[in-house]
Amino acid sequence: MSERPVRVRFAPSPTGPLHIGGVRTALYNYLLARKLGGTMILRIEDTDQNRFVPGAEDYIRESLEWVGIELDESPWKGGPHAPYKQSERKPMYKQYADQLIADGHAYYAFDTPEELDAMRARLTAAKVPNPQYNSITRAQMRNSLTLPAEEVQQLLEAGVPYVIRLKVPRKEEIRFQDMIRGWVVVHSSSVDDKVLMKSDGMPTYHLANIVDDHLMDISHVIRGEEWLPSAPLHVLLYRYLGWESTMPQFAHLPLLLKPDGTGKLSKRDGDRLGFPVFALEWHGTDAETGEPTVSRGYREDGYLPEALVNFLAFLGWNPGTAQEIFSMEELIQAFSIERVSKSPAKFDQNKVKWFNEHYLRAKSNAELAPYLIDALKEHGIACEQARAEQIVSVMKERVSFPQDFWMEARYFFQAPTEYDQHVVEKKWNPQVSAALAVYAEALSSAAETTAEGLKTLFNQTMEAQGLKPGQVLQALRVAATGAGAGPDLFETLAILGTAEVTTRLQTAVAKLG
RNA sequence: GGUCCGUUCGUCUAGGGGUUAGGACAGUAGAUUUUCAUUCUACCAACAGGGGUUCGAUUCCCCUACGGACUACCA
Repeated sequence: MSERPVRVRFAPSPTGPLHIGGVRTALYNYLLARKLGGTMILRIEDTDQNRFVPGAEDYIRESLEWVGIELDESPWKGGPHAPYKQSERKPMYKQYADQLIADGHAYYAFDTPEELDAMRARLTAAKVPNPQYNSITRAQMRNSLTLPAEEVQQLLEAGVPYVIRLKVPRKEEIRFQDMIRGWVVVHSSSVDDKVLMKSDGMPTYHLANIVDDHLMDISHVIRGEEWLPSAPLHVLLYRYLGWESTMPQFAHLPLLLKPDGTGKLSKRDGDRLGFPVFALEWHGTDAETGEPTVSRGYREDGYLPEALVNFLAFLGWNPGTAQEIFSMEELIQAFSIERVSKSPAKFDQNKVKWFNEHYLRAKSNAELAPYLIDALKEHGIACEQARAEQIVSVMKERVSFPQDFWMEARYFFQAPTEYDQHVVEKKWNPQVSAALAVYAEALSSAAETTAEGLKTLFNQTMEAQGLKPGQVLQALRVAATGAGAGPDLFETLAILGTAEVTTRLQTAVAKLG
């Protein structure tokens, strides 16, 4: 349709932490921008000062940085269309509202909140199908369409609070093409006379959004499906402002649903369902009690950003091939709006976990070692990189999250204080105990300290005792690690070191008899 | 209530007028691993219902049902 440069924007409100639905919206915008060589813009939509939450802006920034979404223009980075915060753009909006009034597409309304409530109550009582401020009801309200011009002038001059409303036509079909849903047609009679300018002088979302998208030369508006019902209003705004020829293309993304079925994923679901709904941990306050609250984040829960991104990309989109694992670069190559699905997606915890395990195992030991080292540091244990790499190497096939390394591998650093009871009951007996004592003895003077060497020594020792290795192996593991399961036993012993193993075996023999 | 959007295995989805309706996650079973995990193999499992159109519909159309979003001087 047009050759104009691709410019997309992600436009969150700083009303709290950004949840993963928002992250996905940002991601799709980003993928499209990069795919088409366009520009990715972030604009903060903070026209409602009442809902402003301190820290939310930084949180959004940090979230996007963590998942690897780069912004070409933003409040922090600036850009040719600065400022990128609507509160700082406040003076820009009024003129467009005035223009709409001058052109007869908007009007002043002086109704008080009480009057509006009364009107809605009256309409509801009369069983009017859509009780709203519209082409019919505005005739009964106090606005510049019903009041004499002099009175309107007086009211304005007297400083009586007013809003500016869009004058939506009575009978008109409003249609637009959505890149995901095709033609969407809505009759103007179901659209209400939305407030454009609030009585505090701030624009509402609708006006600010259209003005900014136009001024910032946005080519594609990719947002959640919750915006679909107000899209016709936006189309009207573009038309009345005279910007229809450069109206962006719309794409309304399917919603992310709660895993248990009903309703869109919300900020509270994480706590209830036991998985994070935020990219990063969020420290907030409870709206009712004022108590501090903590909401889990993917980052803090041990998810790797590439796993989250891969998972999120596949919630509502797929490449049409069997490939499931995609780096950001590959996503950019493969992405297209046409392949975004229409139907909403339920969040699947198992799948994210699977992605995480995949990406974790794909990492090198050198990359993974710091996770273990850091966790050890928290427990006051020092560990060298080389040793951490050894441990991580035998452990990474069996963990889902980096923090599991510590949980699963602590016996490398702390001698067992108790022994897996089940195994002890089944495998431990005087004969086994005696055999392990002999092995401990042999170990203390062993020349060979590789896993292979320790294994050979073990087999020889057991044979000399008249035992099959299989009869003692489990007991050996429990004696050395306390655990009933773990990675290859002799690898484990080799990492532990013969001296340590000797001590542990002797301790176990003494304790378990 | 009204407007709009949607509906393929439990979940994410592919597909498309004639297919054994494919893949992935989960689940189950088996193999490997002396353990657990990994890995491998197999299995389980879906076109919401009813009408059309058609030689033929899961695919196209309509209706119903169900689900969802929206319905603020919030975004």
